[in-house]
Amino acid sequence: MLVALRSSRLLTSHHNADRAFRMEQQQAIYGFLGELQMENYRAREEDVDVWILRLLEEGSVDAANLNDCCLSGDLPAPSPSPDANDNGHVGIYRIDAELLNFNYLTGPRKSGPRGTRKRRTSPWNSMFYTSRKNNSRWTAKEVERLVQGVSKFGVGRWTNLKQNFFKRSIRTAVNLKDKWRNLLKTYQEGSQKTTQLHLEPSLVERIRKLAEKQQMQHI
DNA sequence: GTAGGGTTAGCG
DNA sequence: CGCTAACCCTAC
Repeated sequence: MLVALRSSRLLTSHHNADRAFRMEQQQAIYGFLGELQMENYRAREEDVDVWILRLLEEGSVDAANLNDCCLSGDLPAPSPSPDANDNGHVGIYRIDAELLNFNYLTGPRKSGPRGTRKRRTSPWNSMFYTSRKNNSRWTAKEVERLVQGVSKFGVGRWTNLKQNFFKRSIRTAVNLKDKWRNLLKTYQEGSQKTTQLHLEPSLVERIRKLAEKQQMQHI
């Protein structure tokens, strides 16, 4: 699935009056990305390829896989304080009206793994919504990154892991911890849980190995 | 900041 | 209605 996303730098100056609007824009694009992620899961397991044609005017990202960037680190996450970044690398983008008419969204839903949870209203209905919280399911790529992180830092170093492997991802340290717990529940020896996300056998094997190690240390 | 119990969306 | 994954709550 390929989606072209056109965006441009919104504002260069930094007026107080613009700030709320900028924040809204910022949230809107992340809401949009959340929707993409959801569609991704509805459609299939692979990641959506999102191409960004023009990002910040300074051109920090060119033709990047936005979905992966956003979830796994290379795109700036929404900044909690708009004052924090004046260097042009704040994640503020303009959404063109035609974005709302992406036809892949109007097509028929495919069967497959269930979609992401959606507690908040879709940005397609209301242009802006408040947060990316509670919206996104983990991709296999993210799980792989998590497993890499756990094998490097060990279990329990979630903040460390967050800073090194999920720096600008939407995932918080707590999210990482919870996901690891879920992975153990699902893939640990003897578990008969049915999985929703199909991981590479080698990745599952790595999870099992780490789980074993973790148990040994725990006793 | 982390561990671990609790809560809930989304689906069969 | 039950289950799972993602997320929340909060003691420590």
